[in-house]
Amino acid sequence: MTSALHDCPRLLALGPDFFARTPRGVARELLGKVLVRRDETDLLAGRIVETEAYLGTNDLAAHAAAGNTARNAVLFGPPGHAYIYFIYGNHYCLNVSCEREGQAGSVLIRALEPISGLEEMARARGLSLVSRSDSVRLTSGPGRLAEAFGITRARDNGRDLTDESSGLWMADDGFRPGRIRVTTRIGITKAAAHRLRFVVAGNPFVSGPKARR
DNA sequence: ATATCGATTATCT
DNA sequence: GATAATCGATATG
Repeated sequence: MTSALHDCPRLLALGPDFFARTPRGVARELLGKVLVRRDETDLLAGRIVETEAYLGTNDLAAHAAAGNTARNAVLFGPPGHAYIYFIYGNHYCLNVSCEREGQAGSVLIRALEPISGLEEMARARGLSLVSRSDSVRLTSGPGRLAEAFGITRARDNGRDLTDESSGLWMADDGFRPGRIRVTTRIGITKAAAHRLRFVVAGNPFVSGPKARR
């Protein structure tokens, strides 16, 4: 008697302390961790291979730069909560809050390597997995991974990611990434010079041009 | 492989 | 009224 679940270590949620530090540190340390979504029908899991740090009110590229508003209030709340924003009239993106209550900061999850629930992710993305390489399109990019995991603002904004009972959390399964590459952030115009993007070097699920992987 | 462009809407100026 | 932490399609080398 065997199942995929039996073969997996228990995916314990990273606790609030993990997120209670600078976005730069959280972004770096999240590489290799696992994003998990569990609901009544599905267990989805993907390894984090690309992140970006967004700082506080003086980071012009960060949504926190607008001050505490209805849209971004989660950024100013306690660490380890989901900040979901809607962008270009089309896509949702997942961030996790960092630091502490009153100090804004977050990490954007930019790409995952899918581990479990690939068929369900493909269905959510409107794709079919005919060849092995098709899996790259499931979760390679912030909008793509949100769609694959069914993440929306209405459903998930403010969700406590440090509580497994929330159904969406991050876990350490013992895996340690290899070489890490640091680059400038992608897709922004303001404060573009800072090197706050972290990727697992050479991982095929990292988004963006080849030179940035 | 890289570049350009259109889609589509919540949010802020 | 302009903009945006993107994606997928199309064009071109």
